[in-house]
Amino acid sequence: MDVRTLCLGALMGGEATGYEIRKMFEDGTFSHFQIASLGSIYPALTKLTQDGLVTFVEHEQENRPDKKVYQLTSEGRRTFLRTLLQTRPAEDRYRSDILFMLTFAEEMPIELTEALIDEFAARHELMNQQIDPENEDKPGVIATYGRDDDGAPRPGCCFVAGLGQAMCEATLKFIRENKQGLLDDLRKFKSRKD
Amino acid sequence: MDVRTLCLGALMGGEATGYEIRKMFEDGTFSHFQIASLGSIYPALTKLTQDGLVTFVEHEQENRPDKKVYQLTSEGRRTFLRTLLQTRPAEDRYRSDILFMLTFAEEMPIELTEALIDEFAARHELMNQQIDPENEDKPGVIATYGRDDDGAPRPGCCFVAGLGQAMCEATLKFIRENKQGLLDDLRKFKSRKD
DNA sequence: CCGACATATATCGAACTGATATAGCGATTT
DNA sequence: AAATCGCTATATCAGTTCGATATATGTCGG
Repeated sequence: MDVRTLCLGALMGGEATGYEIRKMFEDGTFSHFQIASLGSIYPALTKLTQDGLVTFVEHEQENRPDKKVYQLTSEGRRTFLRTLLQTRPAEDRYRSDILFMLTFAEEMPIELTEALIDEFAARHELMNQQIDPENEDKPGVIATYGRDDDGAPRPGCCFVAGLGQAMCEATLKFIRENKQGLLDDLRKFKSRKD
Repeated sequence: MDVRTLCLGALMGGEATGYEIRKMFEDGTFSHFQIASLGSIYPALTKLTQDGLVTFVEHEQENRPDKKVYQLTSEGRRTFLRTLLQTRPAEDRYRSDILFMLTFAEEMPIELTEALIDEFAARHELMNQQIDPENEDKPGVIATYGRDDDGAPRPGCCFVAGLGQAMCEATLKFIRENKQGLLDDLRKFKSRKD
């Protein structure tokens, strides 16, 4: 699924600027299962405009760079829905430097191992809070999508958010239950080697 | 963490060909939390050879292309361990087309939603089996790393594998408990719109 | 007997990331 | 009071990586 399609999806929730779209992937609705950087979003929006799938209105702002507020055209909407029906989803891919590094726990000082695990836990704690669709401390605009006209979150988004939280909680639970055991094993492992 | 570093890590478990390294990321030890394709592995090995961090021996094979069996040099080993100590691990990133698509469940036929969820579950079921370090139906060479000389899996690998399994199981559990509810909600949602 | 799949290396275009540039405002730090 | 940092906002670009393709051949199932 390329960035162009991701942008169309982001705009399904209403109009947005390139900057706001990035926030949906950085902090917002899609943050825990898709990524897109500004360096790919802006060219994608330009291309989509050329292809007539989105349009934009330029809002001049005082003492600020102009805002380009993008919106789906009806053809853009149709194209996205067609893509949804026709695309075979690619494999999921999870990339974690921390887990890769922890694979080599035997080769590093125990303090580092513990720090890495704590960092991993902290990140998941944060993510768990960010996912929560009820958590409204984030500015309204960001979480626009996923909500109905009456403000109720939509079933699909709830399901995906719930799944994300279940994964976070399972991770945190596993760490609570196994961190100490790993550190003990590592100490044993190291003393055995001497 | 670039592919060069990943290759050094893969070779920490002993000698391997480029093809075997890819399998570690495709099917093997690292498959559920790191990815690297052949198109990046081969150039990385070439570069590492130039830099003196790995060496290779060419094994001629009858009726097969030559095998280049790579091995860490002592400097390669030192470099990798230094990287381990000095690197601030990058953010974890999880990328899932299926979850992205499910976000738009309201916009597609219920059968597709169900098919996507089932596909998601099936992939996690498979992954759960692949992770298991005790699962020995896969050829021995692949799972070389993560095992001690006496064949016992090492604590770091066990921890990471256990974490992966916990995540898989949480995912499967969530789907078991919430799939039907989502499909019901979607039906309600759709009938309300008429 | 043919197609599919596995072993094995190599290359290359297309896509994407991450950093940087520009520019002004507000908040916090020194 | 000055300096630094982070936020909004767009844009570009070098370097990295992916995914597809090429090459060559053996094995296995239908």
